[in-house]
Amino acid sequence: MSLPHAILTALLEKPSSGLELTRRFDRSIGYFWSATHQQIYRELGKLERDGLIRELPSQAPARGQKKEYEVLPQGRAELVRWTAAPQDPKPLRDPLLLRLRSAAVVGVTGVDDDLRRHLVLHRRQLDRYLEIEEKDFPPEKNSEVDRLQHAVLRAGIDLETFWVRWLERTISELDDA
Amino acid sequence: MSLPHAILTALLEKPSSGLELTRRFDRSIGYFWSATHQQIYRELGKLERDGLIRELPSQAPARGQKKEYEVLPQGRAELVRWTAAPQDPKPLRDPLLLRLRSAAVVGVTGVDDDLRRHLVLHRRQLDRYLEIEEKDFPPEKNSEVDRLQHAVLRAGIDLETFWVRWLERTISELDDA
DNA sequence: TAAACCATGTAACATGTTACATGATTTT
DNA sequence: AAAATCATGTAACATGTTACATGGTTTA
Repeated sequence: MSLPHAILTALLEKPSSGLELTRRFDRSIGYFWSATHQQIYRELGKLERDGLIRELPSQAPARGQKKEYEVLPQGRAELVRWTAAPQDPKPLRDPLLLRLRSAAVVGVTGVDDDLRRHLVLHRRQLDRYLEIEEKDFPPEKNSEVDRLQHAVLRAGIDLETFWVRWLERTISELDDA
Repeated sequence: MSLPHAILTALLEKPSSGLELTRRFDRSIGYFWSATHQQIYRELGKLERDGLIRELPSQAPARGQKKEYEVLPQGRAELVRWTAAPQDPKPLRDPLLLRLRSAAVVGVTGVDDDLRRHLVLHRRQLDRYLEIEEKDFPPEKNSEVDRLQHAVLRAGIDLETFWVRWLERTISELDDA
């Protein structure tokens, strides 16, 4: 039950159309919650039916025409409720770790190459995050909003750092075989 | 498409019934791939229909009777194929980070308490992993299988360590407000 | 005017979650 | 004999993925 709340958050930050939301889910929001345009359109329909958002009056509603949405008071209330409600951490579920476990049974052929490929990808993502940090969070930006957004970005940075280090170590250990 | 391969791996390690698998998914395997008994029974049915596993002949097949499964050659071949095939890293999708982002919009009330609760849970999980490491991976266990399994456990340890540190820092920054 | 792109969607399916159902075995 | 536990499932629904459909606008 997180996608609707991701959309509500995004729409509160700035009223948008489905495609604009899709683009934002490819960039900033997508760094910790990804979604495709199909998911977004489906969810926008539900949120509108439930009275949490509404179409901004202005455009003629027709296929191929842009439709912008904004959050209604009920939507904001639901987001406040969800944000404050306790939630247990999700158990880890990672295909790469599963593949290593299965490699222990059927052999490592092929996995080792993919570890190296992942290492490249994670290094690239880490660099992207570090650039964003440098650009968007200079020391003087220190309001509560800044600190929260910076904490989220730092989670991304630290997670990518974990992957880079873990992959480096794991690759070098498999090479020693 | 990972659950069937998680089950194949588990069954290769040791032929089991649905409930036994469920228990193993609550412990060792569940540390990086969780699944409920409903998922497992549904998937066992599919794997059997597809000819990747079969019921061990011995028990009468009846409701309430234990059914043990073993992996067929076709199943092993599919697992080998899947293990070697490249797969992109899954994009991050974490509800807690999303909640921090929404807290930046609607206010932090409630989230802070839950951060503290998560910190306790992650510390506990980290301790569990460290105990397992001490017990199951003494320095002399150093075969390829050991090194692979140890690498997986170390990913768990490093990830929990990340959460503990990140939560400590984030909590203390929010308190400084 | 054809191709590329913008924008919104449908359909089918795979996966994951929650609640409930049912028979067999063990314990009190 | 009742209660607890073992063991296997069904049903309904929510969420996520992949492939395709369709109309409008811009650009070569």
